[in-house]
Amino acid sequence: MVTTVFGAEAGERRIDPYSAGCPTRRILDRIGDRWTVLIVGALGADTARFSELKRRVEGISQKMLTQTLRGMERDGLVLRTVHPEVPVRVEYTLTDAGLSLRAPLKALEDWSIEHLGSVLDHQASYDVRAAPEAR
Amino acid sequence: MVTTVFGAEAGERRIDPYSAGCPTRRILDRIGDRWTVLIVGALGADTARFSELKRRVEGISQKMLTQTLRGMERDGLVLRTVHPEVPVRVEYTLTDAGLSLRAPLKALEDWSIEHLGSVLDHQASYDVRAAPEAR
DNA sequence: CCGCATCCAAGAGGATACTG
DNA sequence: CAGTATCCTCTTGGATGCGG
Repeated sequence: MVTTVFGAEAGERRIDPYSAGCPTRRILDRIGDRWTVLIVGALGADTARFSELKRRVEGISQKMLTQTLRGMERDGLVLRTVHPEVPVRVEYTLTDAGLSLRAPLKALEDWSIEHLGSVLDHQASYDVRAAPEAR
Repeated sequence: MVTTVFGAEAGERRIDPYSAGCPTRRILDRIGDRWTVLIVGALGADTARFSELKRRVEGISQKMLTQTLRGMERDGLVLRTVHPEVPVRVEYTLTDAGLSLRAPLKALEDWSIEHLGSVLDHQASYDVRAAPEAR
């Protein structure tokens, strides 16, 4: 059984993120972490080696880059090619599945760009209202 | 300056998730956590009180529900209405901004449903290849 | 160059008990 | 009913050092 969260009228349904059959859980496991999203964005349609990716995704540690790329490879989102030279050269490319993720992620980014201002405004006024009496 | 991650040709650009101006960071801060996504889905177009939401979003603790709702209220995604009766009744509704999030999130869910099978297959074969010699 | 292993600090998040 | 406060555990993720 597949649990949809956003299909039709969502309100009436119970949502179990721990249900293995719930694809939403899968989305969140993979898309939920910032690095996967950023790597998809950083890779785009081209091929890049490890060190190049590390440079593009600013602030990522090598541990997280390795770990995230492994997860994406496991999920079939990214293709890893090892060129057995000395020193080793390893290249990463998005698979078709990985590429197809770009559209929905872009939709989220568009939403974000469109609403960023409004969100910041709300935050500011909320913080004023909830202020623990500035003194 | 606004940093786009998925606009046009992403590959060549450096991505700094820590840059305050990068909306992708904002998406991830809010959409990144599973609970926000699930609450948006659970609420949909209707109004629900706290306990009803807790029932719908299976597995969420009351602490996380409160905390996530507060964050969403602060961001202007959800409207919180307190009815000063005894006992108190508190109702939550998605704002227009919150409602508008449903479309991009649904796009992600659709992607997830479409690719779930392929992802599971990849995981299985990857795990076999990488198996530390079953013994 | 790529990446694994180890250690360690910080935060997320559950369980529980109490309040208006 | 709808939280707040406290405690405590488990995970996340950075830093560092080693190895093919």
